[in-house]
Amino acid sequence: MAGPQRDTAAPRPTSRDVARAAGVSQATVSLVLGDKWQGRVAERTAERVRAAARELGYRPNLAARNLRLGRTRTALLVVPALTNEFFARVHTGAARVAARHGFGVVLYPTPDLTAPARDPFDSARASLDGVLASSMASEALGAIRGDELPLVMLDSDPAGSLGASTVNLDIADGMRQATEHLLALGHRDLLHLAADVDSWTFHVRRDALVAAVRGSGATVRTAKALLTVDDARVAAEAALGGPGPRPTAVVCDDDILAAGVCKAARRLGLHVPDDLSVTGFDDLTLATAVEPELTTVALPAERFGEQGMATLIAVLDGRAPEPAALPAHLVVRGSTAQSPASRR
Amino acid sequence: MAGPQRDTAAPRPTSRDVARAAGVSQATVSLVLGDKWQGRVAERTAERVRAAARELGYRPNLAARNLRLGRTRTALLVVPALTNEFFARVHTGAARVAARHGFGVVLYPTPDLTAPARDPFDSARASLDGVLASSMASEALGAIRGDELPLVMLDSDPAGSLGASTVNLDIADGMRQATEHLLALGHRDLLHLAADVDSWTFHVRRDALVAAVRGSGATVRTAKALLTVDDARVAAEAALGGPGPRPTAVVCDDDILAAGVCKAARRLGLHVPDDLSVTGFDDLTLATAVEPELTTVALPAERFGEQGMATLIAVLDGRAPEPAALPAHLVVRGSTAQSPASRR
DNA sequence: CTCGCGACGTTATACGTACAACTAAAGGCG
DNA sequence: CGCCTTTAGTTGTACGTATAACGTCGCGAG
Repeated sequence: MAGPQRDTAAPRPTSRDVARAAGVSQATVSLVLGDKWQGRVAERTAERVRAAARELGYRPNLAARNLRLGRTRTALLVVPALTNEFFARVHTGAARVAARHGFGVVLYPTPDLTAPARDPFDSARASLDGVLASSMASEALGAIRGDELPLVMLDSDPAGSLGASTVNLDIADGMRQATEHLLALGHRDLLHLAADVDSWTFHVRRDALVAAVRGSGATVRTAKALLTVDDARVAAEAALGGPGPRPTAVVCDDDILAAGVCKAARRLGLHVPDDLSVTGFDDLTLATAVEPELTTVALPAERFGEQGMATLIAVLDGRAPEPAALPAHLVVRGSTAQSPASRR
Repeated sequence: MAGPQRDTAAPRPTSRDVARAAGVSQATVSLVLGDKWQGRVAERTAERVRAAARELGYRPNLAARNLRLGRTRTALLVVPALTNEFFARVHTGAARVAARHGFGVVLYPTPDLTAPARDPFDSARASLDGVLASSMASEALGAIRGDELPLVMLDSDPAGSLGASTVNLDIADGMRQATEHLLALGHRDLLHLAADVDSWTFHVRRDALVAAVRGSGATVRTAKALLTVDDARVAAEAALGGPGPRPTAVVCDDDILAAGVCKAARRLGLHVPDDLSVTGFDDLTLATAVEPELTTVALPAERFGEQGMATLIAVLDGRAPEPAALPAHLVVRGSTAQSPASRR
């Protein structure tokens, strides 16, 4: 019989409601709550306004604020997939820095390939101030034109992304470290297992690998696999079980590939690391979960995201971003050892 | 001397600009582009408007639209951490369904514990229409009061989340399957390794485990570890290396824990699965990357997210959500085998 | 006394959109 | 011809905020 205590939709209080409760005008509320009241509103009044706002549970309407100010303090993060731990970490770092500056982060692409003509710029039904994009998100990049919004690229060819600032990981140096590690262990027949052979980062890795072996007398072959444990295993079985001299070490562009290679080795009756050395990339959770633990090139993924977002915010604030390249470092674990030949 | 071809900030065209270009009023533009022009605007005119919009590269201002409509078609997803593959998958599913209904998804919490008094409701500087929250995000939940926004809970105690709809995974049944699998293999001394012993899901698993062993004569002990491979290894070494009868099987609440247990076993000189059977939960990438591959309870994480978002959208549209419990199923792989005793 | 000025607010307006309410012209019909 | 209906739009307004521009006191100086 008795109606509900609250109406089904209790309308949120507006700044006008707060004003009424505090006995001031809406403008005063805006001044006080916007921290721009120094010398314009008496302390007593300001406190009354704050109390009223607290009392009513007032929260400013972001849509109205965004409309008024013409900016949203929201950035778009473009990555291939969050299920890839590396990019989840990048997101974590980016979101942390964003929050510290009062920015929000939304993600693109929303993983629905069947949706008709998704617009990256209203990814989360929000207007955007800027874009932070990984060069790995190749399909999504087509939809993003740099002249629309301030853009910062993550790990992109500086020459190819004209106008946009870039933040890079020094994956070339990481690859150099991994390669020299293997060369020092006596390996001379290397296999390079890659996932994204079309990407810019592949060529960076590839070039670094080739440069590092130059003069050592070592040979390098390349194989390709999808970025899954299983496909990497299949590819590695094919490459390692084939005719001709078998590589003694496999350099993988991702820990997931390395895990697949380890499984392939086991199937082929090869022992890692005694018969076959394997290196990965990224130092994912995976790397220490498998046996043996993976020697891998650790990348500061979170700092990568942090630096990227910091750069984007700097751009938005009109400050000149200092270019940055984050260092990679090799973590030597149990999946690499002296080559069979050099051990004798 | 010559100015830049474009001003530094070329103001985005508004619906009024489109109207001027098409020789109509702003209202007409709104009607045409809002697909609500049937019978109100002539096809010729509509086409002219669309052409003008295309020409100018018009995009509606989301902030203005949100303000006008009083809703944003944006939902908040509350999860513990995206670096947890399970929740990354939940996000993927949720975002897919959201996109299909023209909704966006923003994430909370932004991982910055140092930020002062973050407001969950302006997580991404956007107003929100609803909240989809995992019960695992315990700290964040404190900030969320169900009476503020429509709320759908993921995997929560139906009794504890009054008012809010819930979508659940049938983890109890998953646990039952795993336990019966181990019992059928002759195991009678089980160890239950858990991460979140304070959570509701822990108790569900625990109760299901206890119920499944009832009458079998089997015993169950419980150990606790952080959700990392390394901490699980340490905890398992302590539990398996201690005095008294050693468990012959370990039931883990997460694949990450299971991987740690496998490593502990190796250190203790135990062979998995011959000396020790191990089961995991979630069927992560990890599960098939380790040796042996993990027997694990696979959860439909993406469908979980999909169903959760579908339910939230149903609530927002005023439709009665059909309650759902998604099935779990055991995937038997190489980490479980006959107990040593029963093999003799 | 009155002018000016700092302190303390207020009034008015614009942001860009969606839609209710209105208008204007053209056709239909007896 | 007068009146209603349909078609094809337009005018006007509100969403909630931030801020520019404008009062209005009280008080000390000239």
